[in-house]
Amino acid sequence: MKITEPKAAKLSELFSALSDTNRLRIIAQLMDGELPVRALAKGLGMTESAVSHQLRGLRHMHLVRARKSGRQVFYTLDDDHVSRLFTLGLDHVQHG
Amino acid sequence: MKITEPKAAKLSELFSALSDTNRLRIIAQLMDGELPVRALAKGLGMTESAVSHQLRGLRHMHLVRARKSGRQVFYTLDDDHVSRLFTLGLDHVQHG
DNA sequence: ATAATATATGAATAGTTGCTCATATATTCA
DNA sequence: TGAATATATGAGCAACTATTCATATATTAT
Repeated sequence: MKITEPKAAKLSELFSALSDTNRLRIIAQLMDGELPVRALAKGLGMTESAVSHQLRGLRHMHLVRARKSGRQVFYTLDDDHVSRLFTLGLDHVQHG
Repeated sequence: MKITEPKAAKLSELFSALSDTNRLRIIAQLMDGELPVRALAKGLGMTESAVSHQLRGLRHMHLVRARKSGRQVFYTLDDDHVSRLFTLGLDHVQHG
């Protein structure tokens, strides 16, 4: 298969976004529905700052989407590609 | 969704393996069939050493498989999860 | 046996990443 | 308005990554 340089670059950015334990745990939490930063941070034992930094990257890669409500920002998975990639990856590591 | 720490760790290793442009280009090449290190290196404009280093990581994550024949080592994709992850990822970055 | 070829590996280094800490912005409440 | 709450962001630093270069191992050819 042939892949152009810019596509390979985009693709590597996507997988990079999924290449960190904490980001994956954020995504796992969001699979059950939207959550604000604070709840994510609490659920993961991370600081809100660290979570916010990570969400920025995930947002930038269109893996999560933000919805502001009052002073909270609720995050959800952006589209179903995300959970499909997640579960397909999980398949691989489980029946490895 | 709940994910255990060790599973998140394994999953992040998998996606890390896919998070580099050159590794993705190696995988793309191998989608058409097996190739020895030298051919991969030539096709990608990388040194054989760099390719060999990368293949080591891909092998370790069970993304590629090696078959030795004479003094060459032919590499193939290990299983179909690999190309499925690759194409699912491409879907995401294309209709982004 | 010696040379040539194909691949692998270790050390060193330059570049990248993810965290913390301090601070900024935005919204609600008193 | 001023204090409190929720999130975002920039700088700085420690840890990790991918390459290069030198060298090692393995196989084939002369």
